[in-house]
Amino acid sequence: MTSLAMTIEAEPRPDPKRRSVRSQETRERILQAALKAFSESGFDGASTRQIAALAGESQGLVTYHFSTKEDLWKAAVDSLFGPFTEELNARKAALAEVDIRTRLRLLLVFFVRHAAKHPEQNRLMMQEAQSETPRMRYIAETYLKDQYEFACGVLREAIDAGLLPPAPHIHYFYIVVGACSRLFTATSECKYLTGDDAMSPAMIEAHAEAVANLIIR
Amino acid sequence: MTSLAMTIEAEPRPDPKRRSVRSQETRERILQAALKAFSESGFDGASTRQIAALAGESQGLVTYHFSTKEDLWKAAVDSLFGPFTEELNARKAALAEVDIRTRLRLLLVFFVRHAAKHPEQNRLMMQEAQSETPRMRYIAETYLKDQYEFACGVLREAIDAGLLPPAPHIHYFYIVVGACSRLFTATSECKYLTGDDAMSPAMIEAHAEAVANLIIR
DNA sequence: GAAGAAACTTGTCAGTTGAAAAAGAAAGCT
DNA sequence: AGCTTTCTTTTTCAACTGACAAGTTTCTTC
Repeated sequence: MTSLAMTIEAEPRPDPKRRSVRSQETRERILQAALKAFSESGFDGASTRQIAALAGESQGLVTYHFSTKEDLWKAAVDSLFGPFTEELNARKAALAEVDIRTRLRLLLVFFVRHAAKHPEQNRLMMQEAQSETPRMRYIAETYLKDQYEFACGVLREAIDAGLLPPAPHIHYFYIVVGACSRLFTATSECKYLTGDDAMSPAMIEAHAEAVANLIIR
Repeated sequence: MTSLAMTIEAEPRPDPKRRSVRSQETRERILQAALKAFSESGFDGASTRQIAALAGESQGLVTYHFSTKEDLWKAAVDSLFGPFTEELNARKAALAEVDIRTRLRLLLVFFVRHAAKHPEQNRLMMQEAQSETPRMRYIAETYLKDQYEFACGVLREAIDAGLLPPAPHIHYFYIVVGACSRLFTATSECKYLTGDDAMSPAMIEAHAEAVANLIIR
């Protein structure tokens, strides 16, 4: 029954405008800590105590705000994917009239910048994407399906215009996702390998350029 | 003192040829189970009991063959990266005289096929690459540094020959790694999204084609 | 074929896990 | 002012964690 939506907050968080203020801030702090912990250690690897400590709060408070660990995970995912979906929709609208060549380029730059700004999003997805967990299904159903369909539309246009060699969309989808994000999900490795800080603005822009120039010739 | 090599097996596994046979098989079974568990759940998320159960053995046997969890992790990584390094060196030698265009193409196809055959390798790396753990340092120092230098050589040639638009090698490295492997580290997600089996031979070859045709125009 | 070493099982240990319950502190409302 | 609701800390619990220490079985070797 609660398999899909789960948006109905059961008992805690009674009236979103009563009290709030300070409570809302600690809730946000816990959410950020959860995002960091889940993306780094995975769902099983992260502990609610570790998350609470990271947020400077007690473990009991975590189960007060988000009843179960799974609910906390969902709230964290929503806080990340929600704004992204909105931003992407805004981009879509803004670029609707632009020719496919520059539209594709701008979208690629947008994806690279986003992957750098929110590396937790890709890490979170990778943690779940490999096995058939209910969490993977939640992300795919709630957020990914729309994004994939949008990507397919753009890809079809690009291929028709001769910008890309013909190939099934699914391959381009994962090629682009991997090419845009991998650097920023391996920042420590990159630092150790080359000494470069993958998160520096210069590096982010250079990566966006490299990806766009490689894909669009 | 043991920070780097750790190849000296301390007390168990006394004489590699005494007894062996059956023991070697169970050891291998535990190693395979560890690979699966570590790559899926990360180092903290995977438990030695879970690994033992997956291998059909008792938890005590795991600590008998590999004294600590960390030693087990290292043995699992070595069993995966060791053969890969050998295979890569063989490829290097075989392709030394080939022109850069076909050499780059064959290497890309090789990487895609390998990423599909051993998805645990990329998953394992992703689990550690994001934070400064001793495990990340072990992989980077023991295996990745050489591979990165080799890649840089090939990339330099390709850029000089006008095959790729000029850009710092580090970007191409992570673009290629991400493009070749992402699909195979997200097989469940792919299945759920499109219904396709990413691990089918046809899909693997199609992905290799798509990657090669996109990068080499 | 007996002795001994290697492989394997079982039981136990302190420490950690997620969840819940109890009790206290802080704020809103009338 | 008092009273209620929300927020927070502390305590508790069974289940699980990695490591170790006993055991028992299985094989090798003389």
